[in-house]
Amino acid sequence: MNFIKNLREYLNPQQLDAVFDIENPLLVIAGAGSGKTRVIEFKTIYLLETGYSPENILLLTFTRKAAREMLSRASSHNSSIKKVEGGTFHSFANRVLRRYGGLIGLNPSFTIIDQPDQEAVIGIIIEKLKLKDKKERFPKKKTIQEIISNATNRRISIEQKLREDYPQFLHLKDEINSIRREYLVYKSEHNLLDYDDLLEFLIFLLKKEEKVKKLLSERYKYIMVDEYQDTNLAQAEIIKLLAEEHEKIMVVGDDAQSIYRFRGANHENIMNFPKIFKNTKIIKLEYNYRSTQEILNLSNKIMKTLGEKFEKTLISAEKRNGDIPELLFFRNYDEEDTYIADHILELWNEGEDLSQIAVLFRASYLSFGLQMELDRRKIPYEIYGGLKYYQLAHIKDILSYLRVMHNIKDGISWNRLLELEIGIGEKISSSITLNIVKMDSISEVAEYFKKGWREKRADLSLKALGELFSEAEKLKDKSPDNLITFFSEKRYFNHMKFKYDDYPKREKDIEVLSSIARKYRSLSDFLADITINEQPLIGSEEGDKEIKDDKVVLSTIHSAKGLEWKHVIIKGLVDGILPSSYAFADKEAIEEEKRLFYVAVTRAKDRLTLTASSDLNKNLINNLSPFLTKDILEYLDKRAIVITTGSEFLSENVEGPADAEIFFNSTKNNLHLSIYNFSSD
DNA sequence: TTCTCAGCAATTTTT
DNA sequence: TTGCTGAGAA
Repeated sequence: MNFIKNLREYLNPQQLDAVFDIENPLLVIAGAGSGKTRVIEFKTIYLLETGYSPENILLLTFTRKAAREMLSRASSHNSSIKKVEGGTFHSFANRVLRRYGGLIGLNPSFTIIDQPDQEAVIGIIIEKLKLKDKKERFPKKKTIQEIISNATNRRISIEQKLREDYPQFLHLKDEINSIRREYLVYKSEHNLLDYDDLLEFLIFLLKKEEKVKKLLSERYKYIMVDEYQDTNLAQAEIIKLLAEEHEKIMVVGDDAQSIYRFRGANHENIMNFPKIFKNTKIIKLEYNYRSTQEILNLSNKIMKTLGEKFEKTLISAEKRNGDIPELLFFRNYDEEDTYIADHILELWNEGEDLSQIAVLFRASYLSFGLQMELDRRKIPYEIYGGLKYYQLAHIKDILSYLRVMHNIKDGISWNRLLELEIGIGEKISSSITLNIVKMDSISEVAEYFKKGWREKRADLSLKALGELFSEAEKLKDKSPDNLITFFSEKRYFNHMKFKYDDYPKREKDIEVLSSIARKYRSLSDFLADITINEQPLIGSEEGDKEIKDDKVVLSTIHSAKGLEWKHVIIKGLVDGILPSSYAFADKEAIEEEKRLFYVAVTRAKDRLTLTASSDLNKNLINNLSPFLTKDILEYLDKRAIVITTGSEFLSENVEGPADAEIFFNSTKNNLHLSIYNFSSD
């Protein structure tokens, strides 16, 4: 209780309001760095002090990382916070559906399929429906998957989606609709759920089974949602269904940080919240506890250019001052990366922890060059975002064995592991899979395999698989890591040796997978977790000590959301990268890119560096990002514009507000420099 | 029917 | 750098 009394010293009046009001539905508009994590943290403690038990509190966040960080931070004050129910919408839906899905006819051993799996299913369907006409270009399976998923997420028709983003395929709307229907059938026949299904089935369950809805809203007496601006319509509906009974709910969000539109996030959810919950109280948090005033000035300048609705201005709560953010422009990517590595070493020499430094970028491939540079200099780093560990081909291969053990109707995984075998390709594999789907047990499948195949090469492979699965049957109830060891040693390592030159490296990845699997007792939990919860590509799961190691963070801007570092470097501030050229055609998409820039800038606590380069190596000339408007450029410190010619090093220092019009307009030593026209913006 | 290889293209963000 | 397609060999 003492702790609660002292809260007034920790929090400002708006934050206190958000913590202590547990009667009204709350919409907290929290500017970047305004201490919303603290609010959620202290509110949880307050709820516990006023008689809620941890099981009665549900905390939904957007990413697993955010949930974990929040719970671990808060649990240093109060250990029962660890028992608070929390996670992403998808993992919550997974838990509920495993338990109650039977009521709506769902087999609880369903398998969750990720995007590449979804694409594979769609590939099978395109093949089956014979839609590919040689004369005409048919959209790629990846494109079809995107169209279907996006239409589902935004609750719009295929036709509307095509009209917006793929007008060239509009005449195929009937074909795509029939693919969508077939896709639904395939998933239900094979007991598969994709990410969107998790949410849609949960909604269906809550709507159809009144008693489940009642049960859940009695169980979760207080609900908190973080990053509300990134929820889509389905997620907003889930919130409504869970909380409409008691209206004990707080959602926290910042419309300026909405960056998941491509996935169906609807920033209007924030605007609509007060309409769903009539007594909503809106609280704005505008005091920033993270950044220096100089960084906030830049953030506010960017925010001014956003077409957002909730007006706010960030004010540094602690009146901290620091350096004005700097902008550096380089001749090519290599020089940009070299400088960044130099800069990191410089900070390190000044005594800074590497873990306090982050490099942020728009797309993960932009970090490849930098990774090489850091490797060369032996600077340890860690990567957030980008390719996920479980999406590596060999990881997916080995997981497919486990997946069929868990869900015998998982045709995607049967296809995958069958096609690894010599002599079995697409055709044979799909006709085998067609038969397996009708079977009920692994031993039945094993017997079927042992009967063999009419062609010799396929016959040998299939019989061996029959033996393999007969044996595997006996391991069914052992923990998942036993199965990984079994399948890799008995069969998969041979395929891998044959298929990949970098066999030893991949073998290590599988060892890591096995050590992750050791923490799980049930196969079902393990497989669900690995699909729903992100796993980093690099950096092993050796527990906390590994994570605390001093490493620079390389992160996509998306994955940096909600995190903060003392020193932040944003690279690639070039037209076509930020904003991405994919966004050019669409005004809304450009807005989102701008918000992305805003998110990136507001990650920095003390020092912010922006870099860009004109790629003269490939004779491409990049223009500076149009987000660096004249107003912003005049504010930035452009003190070191580095220009090199061969081995010769020329440094052109532009002090103070530069004359933007002629900023880089010169031809020196035959080095062609870009001309930037700022007035066009 | 499967496998292999050459040629060519494209290359975001996440659950 | 990988990923896909089409052609031709096994």
